[in-house]
Amino acid sequence: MTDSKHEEANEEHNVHVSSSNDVATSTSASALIVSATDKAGMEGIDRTKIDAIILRESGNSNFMKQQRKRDAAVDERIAKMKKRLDDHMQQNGGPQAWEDAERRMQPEIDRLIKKRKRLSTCVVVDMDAFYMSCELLSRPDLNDKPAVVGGGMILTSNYVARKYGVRSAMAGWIADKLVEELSNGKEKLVHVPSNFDLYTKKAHEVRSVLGEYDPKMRAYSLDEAYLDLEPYLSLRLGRGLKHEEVVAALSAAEQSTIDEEEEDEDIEGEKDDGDSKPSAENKDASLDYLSPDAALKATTTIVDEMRQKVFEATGGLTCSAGLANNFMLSKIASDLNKPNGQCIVGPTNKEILNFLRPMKVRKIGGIGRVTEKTLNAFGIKTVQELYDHRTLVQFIFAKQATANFLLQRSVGWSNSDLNSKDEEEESMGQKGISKERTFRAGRTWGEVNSKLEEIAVALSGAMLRKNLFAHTITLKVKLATFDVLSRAKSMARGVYIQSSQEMIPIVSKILSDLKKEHKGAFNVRLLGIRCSNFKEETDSRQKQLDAFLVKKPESIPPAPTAPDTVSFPKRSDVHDEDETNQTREQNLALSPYHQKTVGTSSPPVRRHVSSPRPSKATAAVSLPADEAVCPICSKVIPGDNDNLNRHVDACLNAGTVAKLVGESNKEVDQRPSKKRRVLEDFFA
DNA sequence: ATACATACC
DNA sequence: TACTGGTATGTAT
Repeated sequence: MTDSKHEEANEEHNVHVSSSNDVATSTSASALIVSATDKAGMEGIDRTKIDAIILRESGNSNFMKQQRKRDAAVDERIAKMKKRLDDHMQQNGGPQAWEDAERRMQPEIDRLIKKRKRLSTCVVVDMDAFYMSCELLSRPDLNDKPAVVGGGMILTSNYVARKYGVRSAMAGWIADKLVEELSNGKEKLVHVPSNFDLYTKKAHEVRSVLGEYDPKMRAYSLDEAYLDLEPYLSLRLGRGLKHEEVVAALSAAEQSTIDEEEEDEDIEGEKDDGDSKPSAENKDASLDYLSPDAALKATTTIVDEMRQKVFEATGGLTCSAGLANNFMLSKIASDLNKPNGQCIVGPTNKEILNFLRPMKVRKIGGIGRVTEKTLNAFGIKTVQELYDHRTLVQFIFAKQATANFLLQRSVGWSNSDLNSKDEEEESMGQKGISKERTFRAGRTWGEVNSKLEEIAVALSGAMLRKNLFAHTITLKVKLATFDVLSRAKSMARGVYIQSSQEMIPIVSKILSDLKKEHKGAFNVRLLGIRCSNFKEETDSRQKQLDAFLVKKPESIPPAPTAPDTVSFPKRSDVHDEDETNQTREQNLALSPYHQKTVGTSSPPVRRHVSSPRPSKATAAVSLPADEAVCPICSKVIPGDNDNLNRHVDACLNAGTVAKLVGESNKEVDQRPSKKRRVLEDFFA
């Protein structure tokens, strides 16, 4: 629910929503409870007991009431969809349209199947119980007590806590109750406050290993990354290079790609013996000779090595991996042998379908609780059924994009190319930025308003750091009832804002209007502000300035937070039953590769991690590593990012320049590619 | 363009 | 005693 997704995202793939059996109409309270099926360690404690406690403790909370309300709304929508479908089929053209749709889909299906990547080189790496595992490195004593990371909301739990049904996304007080009751008061749940600096540091250790295998690796969160091993494989196997040589070659190739983009010139030279100058052309060709079987074996071994290196580089953190010929499949596979395991899905259509067909549709990334429920209501629970009822699906989901997405997934097709994703996302840039804050309901109106201002200042600071100017601002309010309201306001044409001074009057007005128009108590528990519709940046000179202003030289790419679950290094062999699901777990031996590529010019690894690149034609102008220039007052600010941020906030609060910025920004520039920009004037 | 929902980690 | 936060995108109007 709020998020069974948290669990699902982790290795608890046995998690289910208890309502899923009951097609279409469950609104019962139990429908809202998510619980774990018996994983190892659950013996002795009854799952129904866990469910009962959760229900008793939280069943009457405002939160749960809201959940039930939403659940009812979903049921209502499903009912409407059914009716619409019936009506459609009653019409004259109905049945005919059905057949037409069926016929139209077939070529698309064939096309997708033909398009599959030849080898299973797409890898999803997922850290095991990441936050908790990080903590356990320095707190081994917590291994035998029930412990979690997080207070009010649990981010991750250790193995002992999971025995009591404690899992991520659970409210802290419920978790406490579970442990207390189920241990008959003998145990008490330990809460470890989250320490994101630590997790970020560990994540970078992980990424520096993964980046050796694919410099284009994408980090989706602190604990999860996507890689394509094809270039690595073609050098290691096709060219017979050693790991270190491959790493050097990949990194050189990546570097030269970047330099090309940046219109720089030669870089190569002594990176490696002139031999290893790989790059795009030879990588596709060089694996052609490799049989799928041999490739599976080799890839499995290499990913095992890679995970071993992650273990070593992090001082003992384990991860799991999934391998397949696209990322949808790898993602599912990465979950199957958690913790500390991996799973490879063979590249043939037959293997893919055997792997996928029995899966619950919920396993598919992008299908959440609601979509699952909707599909279930139409008799679709597994991927097999999703495929069998593909025509029905076309009719249920009005939006073609959605129906198409489901069709693709039902035949096991998804993106397998990190680069294309790269371009898509990168060319589009960030779409919005927001800050929100939950607090205890029942504040005075004055307090609520000052919260709002705090949020505006924080958001403004973040926008300043990223040099973003927004055309639209949205206020989000969550009431004590958990009802969520939002109101957006767009500026006049060509007007963009960034400073908190500009935001505050707008959102304050929206807030008071909302309060007026809302019937019933207006007891606020959360406020959020979102800014979107950013001003386009098209001028490359401007971009250089932006890079100068915004980029602190080696600032680490910020990664969104992510929770996790279970822990437990049990490098055991695996539940590898069915023939399609080849789980290996093997050669623990190996890895003569311990030390790294010498001077390690591995910065390129980071480039692709998460933050939007300044983009082409922009060489980041460098500053001394521990200085930055305040874009407001132009002073050089020594110290780290925090220091800069503090200064910038102070500057903003001083209000002086903010006013200036605001003024000039209000000038109308009708064309998207207008050069004039405020800050440019400051620095030109 | 706006409101609200869904999904993801 | 009290169920997160940040971002993107879909759906409906």
